[in-house]
Amino acid sequence: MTCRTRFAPSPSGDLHVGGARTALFCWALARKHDGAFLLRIEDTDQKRSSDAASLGFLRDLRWLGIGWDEGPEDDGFGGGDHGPYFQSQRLSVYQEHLQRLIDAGMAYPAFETGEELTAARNLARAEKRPYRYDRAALQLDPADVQQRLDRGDDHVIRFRVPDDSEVIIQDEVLGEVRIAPGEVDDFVIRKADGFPTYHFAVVVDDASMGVSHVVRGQEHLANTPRHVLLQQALGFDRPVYAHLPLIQNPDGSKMSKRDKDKALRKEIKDRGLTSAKSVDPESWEAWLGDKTRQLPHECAERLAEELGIDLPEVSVDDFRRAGYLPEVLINYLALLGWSAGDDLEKFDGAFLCENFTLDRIGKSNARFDRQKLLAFNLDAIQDMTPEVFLERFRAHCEAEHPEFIDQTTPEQFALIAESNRERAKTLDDPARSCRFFVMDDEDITWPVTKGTRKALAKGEPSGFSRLQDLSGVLSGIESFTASSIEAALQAWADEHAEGNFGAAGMPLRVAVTGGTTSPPLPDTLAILGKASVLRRIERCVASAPDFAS
RNA sequence: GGCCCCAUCGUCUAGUCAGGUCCAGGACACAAGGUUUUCAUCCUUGGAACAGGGGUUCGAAUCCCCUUGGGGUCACCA
Repeated sequence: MTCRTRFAPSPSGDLHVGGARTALFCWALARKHDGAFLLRIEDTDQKRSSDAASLGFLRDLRWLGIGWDEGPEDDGFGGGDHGPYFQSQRLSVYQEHLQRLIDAGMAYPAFETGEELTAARNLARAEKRPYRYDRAALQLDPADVQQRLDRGDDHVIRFRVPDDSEVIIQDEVLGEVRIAPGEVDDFVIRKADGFPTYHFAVVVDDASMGVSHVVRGQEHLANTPRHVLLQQALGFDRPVYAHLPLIQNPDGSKMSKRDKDKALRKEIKDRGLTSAKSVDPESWEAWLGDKTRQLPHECAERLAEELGIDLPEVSVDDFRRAGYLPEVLINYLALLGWSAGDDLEKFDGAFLCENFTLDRIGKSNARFDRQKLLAFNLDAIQDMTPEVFLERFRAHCEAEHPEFIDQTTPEQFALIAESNRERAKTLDDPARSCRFFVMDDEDITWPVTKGTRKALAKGEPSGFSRLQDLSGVLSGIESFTASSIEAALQAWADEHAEGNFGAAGMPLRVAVTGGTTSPPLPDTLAILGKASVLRRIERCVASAPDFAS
């Protein structure tokens, strides 16, 4: 049997890390068995479909290095003869199979409205009994039903679940799962708008696309009996099932896009804020007044920037923009639920394709640990050659921080990269911590903090007074390179500060950066260039009165 | 609440299926010390777990049962 797996996201947004891991495992399993990995877009919810969003995760998958053999065509991936791969374009396929079910008496129309069903559900809940559809539509007079259908009344089609059918699932991860007869009620398979429901579409498509292995999150386990029953009714082969443990937040809660919203709400509450520049008052009220509401993407990001907080990354694109490496992300994701054994935890996609097996997937949920991901990212960066790091940092800046390209010469840019290579945990770190490199000399400011005060104002002689001295030393350097700067400063320190480099280093660092952290000082000064350094020192010294009090 | 799933250090896990080699190994995190002109890195050392209770067995982290805890799911969303 050839192995055919599929990843079937709904196009409701970008690729979530949980989805990414599912795609990764599907991909690896197919590769391992020289099979095919297909991508199918589950866009049967007319309210949620959008083309732009579906392209988003194609890009994310490509970025992760997860290529698909069949599916939407994009950048050389996709195609295949089991299409179309958008469910919204497969309505006739569903209709054909649906008709078979109706003809066989295994599906029937039902006319209850959504409101009526919700009321019945609420009643059941209030009476503390489980809700199941009562099959009222089966009691209707056939002539009456026909009349309503002819009249064009809104109706859904329900699947008539066979009575007394225990479902036994042989799950590759969980083992045997049994669901007692009567647990599954007559669920809807075609909506009033004529679109199939997820359950129906997924079963028909998996069968007609020849999917042999269904690998998906455990949140789908409860759906599986429905799918199995439908397969039996339609005469389809049952695919192999493997339900993956879930990925959770560090606190054990479900990892979701809403986490960003929650982070913002918490910050606002903690600080007792009543307004923000990046959100207009009307939206602000509406948003905070309704916990089920979420701030639009862009707006949320602007607010986070205004508050100076980082939003938790939950989608693949968040991690890309935060400067994580795709090969590290897939490595870390693979570890959430799968293990190679033998204490091996660093590996790449090729290794996964060689060694991935379902029997090494764990059963219990895993919490997403950003610190470990960050540590892996650091390790990967430290393993890069200077050339590779430069290229990848450049590509990251081109996409996310063009000012680092625009405001520097290629030589300066290369030096910035190199001076950060061994300390960067992400490709974004240098751009965050070294903004002073691309700021105008006239825009540097010196906030009075414990650190800056210590470096500039405290002690005898103070940093400010030493800066006057050092400015002279630096201006006398002919070739303004890191090594000659270091030599000059060390010589100065030997003469004036008992060889203590820091006596020169910290005041200079604060003077040229406005803060207390930077790459090694000689590098920092060399990158800035003599003119900038002297100008910044001059302006810094002029700010001395701010530190007087 | 019904149904279903799960349970080894704080976290991810190896070991569980084929009980003994495990007074439980690795990684991240944490703590202490060291290197370093800042930050970060780096080096050394350390603490840290088989959820609880019953069985089965010469022997259980490994098999069975119960309890407790966690999670998922109960839509004309997927």
